[in-house]
Amino acid sequence: MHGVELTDRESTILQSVIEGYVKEAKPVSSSAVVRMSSVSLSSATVRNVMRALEEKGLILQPHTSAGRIPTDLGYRYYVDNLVKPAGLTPGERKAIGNELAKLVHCDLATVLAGISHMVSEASREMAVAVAPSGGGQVIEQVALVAIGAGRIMAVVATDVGPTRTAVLTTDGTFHRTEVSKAADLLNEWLRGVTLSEASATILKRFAEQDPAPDGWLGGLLDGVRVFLSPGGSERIHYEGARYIFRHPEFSTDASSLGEILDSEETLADVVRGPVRAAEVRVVIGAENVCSGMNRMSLVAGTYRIGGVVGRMGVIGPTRMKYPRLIGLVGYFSKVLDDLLAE
Amino acid sequence: MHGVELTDRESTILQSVIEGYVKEAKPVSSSAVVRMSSVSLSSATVRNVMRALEEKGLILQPHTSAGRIPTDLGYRYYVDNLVKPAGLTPGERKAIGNELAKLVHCDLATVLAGISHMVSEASREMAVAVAPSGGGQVIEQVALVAIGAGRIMAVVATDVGPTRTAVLTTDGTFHRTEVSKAADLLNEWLRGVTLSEASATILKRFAEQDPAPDGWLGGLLDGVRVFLSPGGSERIHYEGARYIFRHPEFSTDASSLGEILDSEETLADVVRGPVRAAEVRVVIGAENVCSGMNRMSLVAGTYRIGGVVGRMGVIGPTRMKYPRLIGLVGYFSKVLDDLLAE
DNA sequence: CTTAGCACTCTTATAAGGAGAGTGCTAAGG
DNA sequence: CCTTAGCACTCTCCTTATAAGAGTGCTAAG
Repeated sequence: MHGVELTDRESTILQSVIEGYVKEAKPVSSSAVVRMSSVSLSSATVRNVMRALEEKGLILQPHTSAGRIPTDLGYRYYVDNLVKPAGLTPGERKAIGNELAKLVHCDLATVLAGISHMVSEASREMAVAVAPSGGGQVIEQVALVAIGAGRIMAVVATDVGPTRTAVLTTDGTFHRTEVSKAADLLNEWLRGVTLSEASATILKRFAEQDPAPDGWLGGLLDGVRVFLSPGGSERIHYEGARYIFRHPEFSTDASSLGEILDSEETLADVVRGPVRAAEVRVVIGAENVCSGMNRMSLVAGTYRIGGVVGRMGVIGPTRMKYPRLIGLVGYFSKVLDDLLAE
Repeated sequence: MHGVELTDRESTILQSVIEGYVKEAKPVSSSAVVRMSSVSLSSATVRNVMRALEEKGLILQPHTSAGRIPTDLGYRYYVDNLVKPAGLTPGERKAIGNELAKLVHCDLATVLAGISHMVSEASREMAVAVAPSGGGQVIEQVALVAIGAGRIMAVVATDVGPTRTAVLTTDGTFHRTEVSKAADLLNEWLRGVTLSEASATILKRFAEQDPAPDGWLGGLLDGVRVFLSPGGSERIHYEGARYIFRHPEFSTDASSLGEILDSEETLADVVRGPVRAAEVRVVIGAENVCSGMNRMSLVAGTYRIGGVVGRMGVIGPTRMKYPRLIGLVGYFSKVLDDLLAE
């Protein structure tokens, strides 16, 4: 990733080109750079510098005799070396703090929806919130709650992340003590087991039982097993797809967007990527694993709220307002950590 | 809605125009009608009939000297009078039955995801599944489950539809009997109350208590109250957005799609509309309340699975395969009802 | 190293012309 | 009276030509 070294002047002009392009969505000419940047140079000199930047692969011309636009590499240098995350206004901070505090007691779906809503509103871009991937979570407790008429609710709590619940419908009737006994059995079997192993564990333990549980209990155990089997719905939520269509680069051809919105797994993977807590990660254009996103960028961070540790991110064109978005995602991360620490 | 009366010949030709347009996405000429429909008429005669259909507002010309395309009214007549829902192949039926049976024991999010996935796959269109709107549901049971380290999970089961869960973090420690006492209290207060009244009920009962609960219990009750306050996340899931982009009418300008995908409330309202159980409803183009959908159609039905009664629908361009989609949605409704009856 | 000047290139907008598709109309035939 | 063949007319779409404009690359002078 390293190896690109720029002089101060080159940096300044690269920054002007990028910020001009982000603002206007049109190739930036040498004279436009002179106009907007405070350097007192002639356009001819700027052209020479631009030529150097082009040779280093940071900007390019869409065609001969057009201005320059940034390449992915150009954005990368910009993000790594030139961007200063923008601070939020006091009003924004207050609004965000108030809204987030409300989410602390909500269930997972509401948290995901709330975070993606807030981030999207603040960024005017599409925002995504993802819960931690389920497989590795360790089961802490299984609870069965009779809710009348042959229906039992199963609740599985893990060390971190979302709890999973399901309503199981069983044949016949059962006594309260039977339910509590079944719960004890399941807890004995599953405590400390990861979610991804849970289904297999039940099968194995079930086979070891002598006599094999049957009838009501057998049905119940099997219901729990199915409900815990891998491949449950992805825990992800996004909002602000409308903003993507407002960008001129996607107003004409947005077909790649369909793939992204649809494949929740891909989307989750993209956002999940290797983000360390308290770090904001930026993935630019073709750096994305997902080919459908090779003209988009992602600004991602972590959030922690109400026992859930997950990822959130902003997705938009590579031509996005990096300082603002990096500042924003960072601020959300920080506030949520502070909330948790209280 | 009524008032349009067509002769047999007019019906046949309207059908040809619509089916030709659905297939080719291009205006249908009189000679094309002659070619595809089995009527043995000259193109000139067909032209005369088309003229009559145009005067009745069922078809129109995009411009002089072009073929005809159906209007919303034309599709309406077609759907009401000419469409025979297409049956599914035995292979499809079997696949759908197997898949659906797996969903019975899953939690709500998985059910919604599963149904929208299956409908989308089968229809090759965008599919939406919505859970019943939450406000009117009656609370049946509240359960509190201690999951260690000051964390308590609250679970609210309702007469129908999704259960809501949240993890509440409380200060200090508590004894198991205290938790069970708090649960008894909440059950006494809330059983039979609707979700939308729950929050207010807690506040009222709380004020009546003497002495007022405080400390640990007070915090817990307030946590439950916040978690039950209205405005939780919408319970909706869709899949297949990619299919919309494949339709030529949306490949260029898909901006209205952004609005639809984003506003989950609108989307839910659209799909929820007045559908009676076991009835498939079709909403065509500008018949949609939502202005962003005035060039799209919806085929909606109900589903019942694992205690959840909700709506599902297919969304695509008005130029959609109505016979196939109506047959498909109807079949899903029927199979799910049968599954429930078992 | 910087800069003014200028030729060159490429895009974009506008106009014009021709080909093709499909209709509406008219008049003849069953 | 309904149907149909024939034909002129209209509108879109594609291609080509031309002009204007923007912006660069290069060269030579400061």
